[in-house]
Amino acid sequence: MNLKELSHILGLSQTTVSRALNNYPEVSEATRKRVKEAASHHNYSANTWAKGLATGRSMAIGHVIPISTQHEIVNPVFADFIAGAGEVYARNDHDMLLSVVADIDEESAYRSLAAKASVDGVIIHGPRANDTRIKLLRELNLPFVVHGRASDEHSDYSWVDVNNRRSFQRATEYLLDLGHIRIALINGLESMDFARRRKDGYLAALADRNIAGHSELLVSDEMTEDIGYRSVQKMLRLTQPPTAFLVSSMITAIGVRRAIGDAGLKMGRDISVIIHDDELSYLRNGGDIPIFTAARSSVREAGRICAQMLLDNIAQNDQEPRHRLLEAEITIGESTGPVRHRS
Amino acid sequence: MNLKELSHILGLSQTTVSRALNNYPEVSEATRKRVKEAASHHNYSANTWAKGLATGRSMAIGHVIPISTQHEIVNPVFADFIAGAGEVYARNDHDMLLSVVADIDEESAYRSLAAKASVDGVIIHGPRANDTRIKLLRELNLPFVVHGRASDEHSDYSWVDVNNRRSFQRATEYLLDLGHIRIALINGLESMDFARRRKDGYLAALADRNIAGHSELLVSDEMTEDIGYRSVQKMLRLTQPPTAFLVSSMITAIGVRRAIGDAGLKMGRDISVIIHDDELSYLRNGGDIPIFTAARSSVREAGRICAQMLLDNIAQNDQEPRHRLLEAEITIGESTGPVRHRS
DNA sequence: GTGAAAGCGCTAACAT
DNA sequence: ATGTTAGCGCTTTCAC
Repeated sequence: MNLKELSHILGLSQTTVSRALNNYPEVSEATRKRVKEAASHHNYSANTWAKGLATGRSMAIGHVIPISTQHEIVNPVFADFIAGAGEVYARNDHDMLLSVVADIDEESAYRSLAAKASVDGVIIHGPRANDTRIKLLRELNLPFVVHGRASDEHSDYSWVDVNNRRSFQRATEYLLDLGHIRIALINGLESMDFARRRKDGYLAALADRNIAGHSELLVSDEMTEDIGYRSVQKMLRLTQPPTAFLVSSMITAIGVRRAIGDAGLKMGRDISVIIHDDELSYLRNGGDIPIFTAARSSVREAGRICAQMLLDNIAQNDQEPRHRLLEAEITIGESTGPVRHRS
Repeated sequence: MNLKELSHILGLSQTTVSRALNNYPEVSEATRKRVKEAASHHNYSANTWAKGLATGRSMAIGHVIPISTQHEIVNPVFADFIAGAGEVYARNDHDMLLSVVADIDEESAYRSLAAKASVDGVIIHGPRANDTRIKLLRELNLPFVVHGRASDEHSDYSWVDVNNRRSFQRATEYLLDLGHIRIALINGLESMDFARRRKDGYLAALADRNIAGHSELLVSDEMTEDIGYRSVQKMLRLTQPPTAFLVSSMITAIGVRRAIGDAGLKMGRDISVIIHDDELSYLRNGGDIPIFTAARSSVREAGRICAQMLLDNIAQNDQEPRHRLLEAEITIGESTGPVRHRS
């Protein structure tokens, strides 16, 4: 079914039918109703390609997912983020175009997206310090919104980010309130913007209570199970071991739990642990998870907001940068509470 | 830069330039070379919409991701699968169109994809028994490949699946070889096809050694941390507790580990655990993970194969169903080995 | 309020 | 081996 056929059935011109379906004001309500009913009855939708060609707009947003050539992993954040963004696109009749590229080819992926005019805008994931993609997209005149921030605070592009600093500050304060003094932070690599901010929050909370940060209680490394395991093992052997752990990643946390268990300690009784579960928010689903406290910020919601911001930018055709800093949602697990400072 | 401009620069007709770029045989090699160089120099790519309209082919594949209206979760399998499929599309100049829809609207999503002619084919995720989508897509005449199988064995559509049965049979055999007799299976809901197959494999391995399956050692439930925790706790209180666990999901496994730790037992010393990590294959990245054995089957590879199969189906324009059963890759962790049957 | 016709950028059938 | 032309299905002027 195409426009020609449909308009023929209705005894109207293609123009009128098109106008009726696209909510042009000049068509009479009676006609519009009749047209819309016929369209849905015959399961008509405008051909994407013809429409894109005629309007010059693609009604599609691109997401470029770089796959590291070294790690064979996909950042699990993407799945949730994409889900949120997808919801918004669906509501606004937009399509989502996903390009999976080796991280080396990322730039050419954007160039090609622009040249083929296949998307109206893109979302940038995982910004790096001095990100070249930002300059490129400006050159290509392709609207974009960044999920996360590149390190420089005062940059003039649109972004959506989670307040990592405050989230870790609050988590640390919570542990301090329980009486803990020796609190360890198992963090990600500080080349990642969010890890730096998390550390800042942690240190700020300690500083507020005049507690010095101890370098032996601070790990900044890849977020793997193995690192989590070794780090905790090493720390528990200190003459003054930590009584609480703040863990930046769910994955690392698996190792942390294992090391604690192997040491014969029990979380929530002998030791406090707070895990930031940003990366694996789907875990929430598992009924009550009594043993830990999670500072979670809903990646999915970030996806929604990012997508909406981009659509707004495109619709209003302004390049006015917008920013949105999301406060992390904090959930305290049952048995983190009772733990007391042990020394 | 469009075709008109480019051909003007080159002093050639649009036709010739188009033919040169699309590798038509009749154009001379000298011309082709000149054209391709000019194209890449001016960063020309054919406009997707015009091309799609003219050819009637979209060069795009759709993935419909249903988001459960009850659980606020995204199946983590998708991320890896999508990554694999995306690689194949990139190699073959195809785009990937992602539609995130509430699971109720799934059918209309397919209808709309077909009506708008926006994709050449689709991948179906997570097939259910008597899946209505299959019938629908045939009606719509939209090529598709299914990731997984609906329960009926002899169905006449293309699919790619992992040999879940054999994978769990082998894992069980491995534990039996270690001397274990009381082996527990923490499985997913048996309404899911893969869970049923996994159970079959487990029971087959036991039957081969004339060991009766004990219902108290078999859990079929949602794959959450909480269920893992409770199930193991309950089983360890049995008069004849299991000496080994076979766990169907990484998420459940988190609870399993916790329960084992809480009971004062140590994995790899007091008890054997094999975890199927299909869902979270990115965990592999964490250096050596010494404590458990993983039967993993590389979802990413499944994505590649699925995508390739679909592209082949489309290219050859045959609806001949193809099938591919992937053998799961089995990795034995260091310290699973030493464990012996304890009773 | 409705219709006729041009044109978006490309490919493909039909020349030559 | 290259060029001419029609047309893919839609939107959008312009005319009524």
